[in-house]
Amino acid sequence: MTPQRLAIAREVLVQDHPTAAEVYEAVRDRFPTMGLATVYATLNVMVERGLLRPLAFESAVRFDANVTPHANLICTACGRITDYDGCDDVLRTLRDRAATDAGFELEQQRLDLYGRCAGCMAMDVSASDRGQSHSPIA
Amino acid sequence: MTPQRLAIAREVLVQDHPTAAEVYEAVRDRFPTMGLATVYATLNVMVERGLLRPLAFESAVRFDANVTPHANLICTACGRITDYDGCDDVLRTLRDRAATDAGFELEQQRLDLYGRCAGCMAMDVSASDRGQSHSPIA
DNA sequence: ATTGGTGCAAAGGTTTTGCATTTAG
DNA sequence: CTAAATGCAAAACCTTTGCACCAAT
Repeated sequence: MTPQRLAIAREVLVQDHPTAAEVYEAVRDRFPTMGLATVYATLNVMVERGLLRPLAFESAVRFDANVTPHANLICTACGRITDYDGCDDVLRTLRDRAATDAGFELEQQRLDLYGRCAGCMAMDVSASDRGQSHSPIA
Repeated sequence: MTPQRLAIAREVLVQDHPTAAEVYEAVRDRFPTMGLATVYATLNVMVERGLLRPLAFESAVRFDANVTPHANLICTACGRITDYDGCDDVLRTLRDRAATDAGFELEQQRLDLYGRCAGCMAMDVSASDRGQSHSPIA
């Protein structure tokens, strides 16, 4: 455990669901000598140890500090990714059903819900000319 | 609509959930002069027109010819991806719940179920030394 | 001393871009 | 004829690898 690793871990927790490059940019301020390769190495170690979950999107891989089963609410307008935990029972249902219907033994799942978050929907009604920030999500 | 495009479309339907490179390898036999760039261009056009859905995994982007809401059963042993349609009601539940709980207007969803398919589970009990094909999935 | 982390540069792989040529409608 | 598709090469990106150096036990 080094200061660099701590800084990287901190950024993953502080930032929403950052990419490696976003973590790199953030820690660069405090550790100007650190290279991108170190960030990748550290993130990969954390993934192997089960502390982080990599989420591949079309534009980039993002890292989720929430490794428990949950859904990701992904706003197609602002790009923000929010964890949503109100679907444990649904995920359990899927597990049972996959086993019964397809003989599939479920180990893990990923559930991404794409749409418009409450904030962006509010902006739509108040100002339709509001520039919607380009979504970082594919 | 050109013969090349037809061949590419055919491959996406015939193969499970191929990557661009896999489609390229397959059409190469009948169109030896075709380049990878053409395959990418064609696949992107099909995605824009809503005929195909890109599924980003850590190792590659795969293309799904099933654009209706469904789950993907992804075997962590053999890597096969199977569409699973037995969860329409569950997806509808999620849509309603996301709207109620988080004010989130759901437009689209992606549901990936990772685990072991029936075939690979059968192999486990019969021969534990059976070489499990390396999963093409991250 | 040995293990592991860091930093740098280079390599590998995937996807996109630019442009000239060919083809379809 | 006009617009679009193709093929090729090069570029842009993201991620990994190799290796030397440094730090910690």
